[in-house]
Amino acid sequence: MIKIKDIAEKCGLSIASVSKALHGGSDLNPKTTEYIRNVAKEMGYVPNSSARLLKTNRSYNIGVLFVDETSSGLEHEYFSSILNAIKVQAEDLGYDITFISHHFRNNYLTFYEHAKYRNIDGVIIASVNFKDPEVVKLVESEIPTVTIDYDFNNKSSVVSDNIQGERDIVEYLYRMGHTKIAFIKGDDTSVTQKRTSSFYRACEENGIEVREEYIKEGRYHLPKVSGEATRELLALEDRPTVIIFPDDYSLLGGMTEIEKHGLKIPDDISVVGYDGIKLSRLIRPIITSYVQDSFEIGRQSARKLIEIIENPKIALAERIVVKGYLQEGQTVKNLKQYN
Amino acid sequence: MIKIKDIAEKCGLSIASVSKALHGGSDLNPKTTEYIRNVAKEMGYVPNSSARLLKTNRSYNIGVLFVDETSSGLEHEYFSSILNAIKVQAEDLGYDITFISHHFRNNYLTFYEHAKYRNIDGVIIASVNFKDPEVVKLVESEIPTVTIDYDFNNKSSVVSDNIQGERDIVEYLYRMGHTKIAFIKGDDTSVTQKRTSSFYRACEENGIEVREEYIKEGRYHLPKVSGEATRELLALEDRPTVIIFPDDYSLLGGMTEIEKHGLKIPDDISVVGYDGIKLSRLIRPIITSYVQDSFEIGRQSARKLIEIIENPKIALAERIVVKGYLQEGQTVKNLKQYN
DNA sequence: AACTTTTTCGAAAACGTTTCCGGAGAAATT
DNA sequence: AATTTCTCCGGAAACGTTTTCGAAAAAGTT
Repeated sequence: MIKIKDIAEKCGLSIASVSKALHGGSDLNPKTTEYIRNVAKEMGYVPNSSARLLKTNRSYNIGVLFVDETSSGLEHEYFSSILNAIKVQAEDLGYDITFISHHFRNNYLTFYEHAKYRNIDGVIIASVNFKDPEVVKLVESEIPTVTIDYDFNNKSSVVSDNIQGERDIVEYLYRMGHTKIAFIKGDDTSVTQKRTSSFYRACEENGIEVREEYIKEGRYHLPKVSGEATRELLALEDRPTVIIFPDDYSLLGGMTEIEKHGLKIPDDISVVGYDGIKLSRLIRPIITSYVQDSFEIGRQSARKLIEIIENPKIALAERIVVKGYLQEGQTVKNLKQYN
Repeated sequence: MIKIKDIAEKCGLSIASVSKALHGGSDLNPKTTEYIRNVAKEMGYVPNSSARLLKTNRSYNIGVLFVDETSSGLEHEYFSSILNAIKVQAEDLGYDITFISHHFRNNYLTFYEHAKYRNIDGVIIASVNFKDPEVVKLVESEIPTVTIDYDFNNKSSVVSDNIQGERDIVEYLYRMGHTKIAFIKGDDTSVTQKRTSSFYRACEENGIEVREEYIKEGRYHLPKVSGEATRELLALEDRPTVIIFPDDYSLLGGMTEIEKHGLKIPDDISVVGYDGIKLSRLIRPIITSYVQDSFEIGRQSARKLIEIIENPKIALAERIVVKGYLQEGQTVKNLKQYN
């Protein structure tokens, strides 16, 4: 690999001058700067990031912490879409992205140590157990962070508007004449807590009675669990007229169960999903779902993180809420038309 | 951040000794080694990868080149699943992964330059235009590479068994009594070429006549395009009894079209997909599809790449074929039962 | 012409490691 | 007891940059 020294020799100039020319060219005769740059390009010079980093402490590399128990977080469309957006936006701003883990060779590294080891400029955290002490330590360290769908005190975050989302769903259902609304929760996370409390509140505001037997504990992305919950709901004396699922994917488990019971969607029972995965529009019936703008979430988190990295003094902790919208499909019956 | 020098001072030893202790401890008294290690741990020492890299030229970082025209490759389940497997396997072997792009700050870098810039140990290439001169240059460089679903001469690759896959589909359909088989191709890539020629060959071997009007040009992951092709097929005088789609996702576009024509799957017409996405089993009808083992593909490519990196002399170029299997669903009618 | 200011460049230190090589002392061999 | 061989440790160079600071040359001022 050719290095600055080689260019310097070829140009008959010093290493210092070459280095300067390759940056702003400050303190150099414009002609010399141009000359050096031409020679450098001609020789196919590529800087060495490690050497540069060693001096500057800026890696132009941002970390992404994307883990869950099953190591399959990336396979969820919501997260892979976020990751893709992060990648696009970060690259656009001149940053590379590296995954943070706790492996390094044989050793175990904490997330913080790993970020330090790789001289990461900042990290985006998503799909992770935010109670994990290691995650907390990372967030509270001097390394800039942006969390997705979770807020830490005085730190920046990008969150999908779960409050509004759940409210939109409830209000939509109410407009469609539903009052017997079942709600299957996701894993016990802050997202779920927000959706749940928003659900209760929206019901209350619209004068909808919330029956405890209509509320089920569930899991994200597990069709079986949703199926199970659905079965229980269908077995009730007084069935709900609609079931809200934690996400589109797990909704399909519920759909299967409903079908097994010989019921038709939406004629016999309505269902609503969450996420708005691409497939939700392609299958029949088209799933009525609250679409999260995962691309925007990823984009904003990368943008915000880089803003913090580049303006550590000025940039203030911000909570960015990304709105979604309700996608009407064919899985919710309009009860009012038949009254 | 604490560094080797700090440890050396605390221990009253030299920098050289500390460095040695932190590695094998060769040439050091075992007791000294242990002492140093304890102090290092106690002080919370984390090595600096750049400094180390500068000396050793080994980054323990592998690049992943994952691009397509639309910058959405990551959102395809097949690729995000591969990426996930790469991540899991690489981390397990002590490597980090970084995406390769051609951005660096304001400059444009070729893929090769970018890999060099980041001192990447090797790169896995997937979902990319393999004819791109930049990709070719990267593969032919001294940097170890493994390509996915594409073969370069004398280079290692991991490929899904498209030949066998398409053959399995055809033979399955033949066993089910189908001889009027339509085939919608994907984008013009080597994968498509393999599947196409395998399709022709399998038909020939089974004495199935291939009608040219049953062969359509299509695209991967574009339900609309598949829908269009499907419409044309349905308009034919003598309709096929089954349509093979380029992938499960685009198959849904065909399904919609079939439904629009008032036809039932599989009673009126059968369909077969490719990929075996998770959703294929969750929706009704369950899609009959050839399942690609994307996790294994990712795992093998990371494993092989690291093998090459760590044994440059010994490791030989290898072509690893990962088998899939046909997942029977509910979208193919058994014509023989009704004869 | 003598001075001051400005422009333009280079020497050298520093970033945190790894590793070669040599040296001092201990142990082993004669 | 003298010599050789080991064991254990440290000095210092090197990896490729960036950046400070000073010096030389050029330009400007009296």
